[in-house]
Amino acid sequence: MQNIEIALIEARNEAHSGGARMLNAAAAEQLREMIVHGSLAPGARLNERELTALLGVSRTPLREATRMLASEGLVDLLPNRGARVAALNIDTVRHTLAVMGTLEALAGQLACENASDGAIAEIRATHYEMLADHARGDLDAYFKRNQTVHLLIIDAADNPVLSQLYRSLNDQVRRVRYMANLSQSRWDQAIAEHNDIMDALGKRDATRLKAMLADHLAHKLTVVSQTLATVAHNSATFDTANIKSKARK
Amino acid sequence: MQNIEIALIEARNEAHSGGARMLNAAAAEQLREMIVHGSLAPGARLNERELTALLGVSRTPLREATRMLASEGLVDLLPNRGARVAALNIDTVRHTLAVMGTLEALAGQLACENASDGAIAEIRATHYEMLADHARGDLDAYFKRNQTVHLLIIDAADNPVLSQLYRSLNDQVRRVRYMANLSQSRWDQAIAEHNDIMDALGKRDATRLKAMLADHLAHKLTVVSQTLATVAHNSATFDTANIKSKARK
DNA sequence: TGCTTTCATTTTGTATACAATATTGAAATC
DNA sequence: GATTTCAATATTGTATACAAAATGAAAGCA
Repeated sequence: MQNIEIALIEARNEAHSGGARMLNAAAAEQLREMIVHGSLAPGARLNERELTALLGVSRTPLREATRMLASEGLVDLLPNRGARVAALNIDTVRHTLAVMGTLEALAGQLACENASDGAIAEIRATHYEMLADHARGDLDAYFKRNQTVHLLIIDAADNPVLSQLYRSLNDQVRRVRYMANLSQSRWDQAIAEHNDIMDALGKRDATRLKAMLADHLAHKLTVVSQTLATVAHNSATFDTANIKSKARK
Repeated sequence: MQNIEIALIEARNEAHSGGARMLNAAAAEQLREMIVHGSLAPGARLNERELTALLGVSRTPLREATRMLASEGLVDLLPNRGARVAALNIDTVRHTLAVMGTLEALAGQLACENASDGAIAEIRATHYEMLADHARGDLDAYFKRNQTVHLLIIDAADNPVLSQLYRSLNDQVRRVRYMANLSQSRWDQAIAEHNDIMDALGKRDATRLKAMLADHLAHKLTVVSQTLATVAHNSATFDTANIKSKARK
């Protein structure tokens, strides 16, 4: 009896989530997109008046959104000084990737144990599309497809907690635009690794898959580190670069 | 130069965080405590009027707090129907513990590699205090100290991302009051496992430590599962139990 | 010039007002 | 007696108002 009630609630919730969403959620999504995409740079102030004008909502839902992003780690809150886009220093990224590596390894193991053949087939299909992107030299398409493959592996583990956590961490890392730093040789290597990953997953070889995913992420860390080191060198430290627009004279 | 600025900002932030904190943060902390402690049961509505009266803040910071808790997964938001304490079903707990297990394993490995001797000494000291709690049969003190040991191990890994994530997940699991279900034999077994964990950490034997932590958490899952199964049996499903106070007549 | 000090402006934090939706309960209907 | 209808009430979502704090620029001083 009570279960029916819950079912109704969730059905209605679903219905709503498709159509008219709450303003705070919409604002949070837009801000998240801007932060991940880089149009709001690390350290940038989130001026409420500007953002209300930009997003077309009042301060109340906007503030709710920034608070949510703060809990996600994309934003820092300073007392009486509002919200700033969280800094993006190399240590944080290193720590984040370490955790993501562990989560991917767990996902790989669980996927080997639990994933349906259909799920693995879908991963394989996406993997081939990624190979096509690589063959065409389309770095942008490759990057998106690569993300999809990794997320599909995560989701194949069939653990919602894991999926949500991974996505949250992934947003942090996506803020680093390391694509430009991807040399052709590193790109080729990444493709080779993905072939091995796909092979291990196809054979449901958990041990090998975990090892491959760990290696893959370690290499990713290397590239990202180089990017961050370069950026840091170019503009003082990256995290402080945009705190003030110090264009004095 | 810019670094000094940042240092000042953070110093001021620190200063504030000790004294007068923002109302939304204070409200969030109180709500988090109530949810983890169980005084706000899974499925319970968070009535804004009641909570503003209880916490002594207006709706604005209260709502900001609930939005933060929603991002932490402790609260569900239903469009036009406000916030509810997140359900606590056995699958979610199982998924959460699986992720926590992986994170503990990572922490154990990193701790073996990086932790200072002092940090390990502190863990050992707390471990002994926990043994004392066990010897006295003080289950409540044991539980708290046990938490401390695990958090110290996590922190010994020296990865802030890992620490924060683990704490967030831990809050989810702490909502299950499984202590009552802890038989003496299981308690003794847990102590034995902790002795092994401490030994492996002391010897910085990462491989063994990871295995021990994984086992330890798997056993914990068993106990928690039993608790949730019992509760679920007693009162329909736990997550729907308190949605309405259906004391009609 | 270089450094405080002062004070108007801006920005944030909090409370409240208003509109839209959901909930409740009693009368009406079957 | 059970279900439906519908208006009164309560609750939520959003916008705005107000107070406190931070910011920044001009004035004063060494």
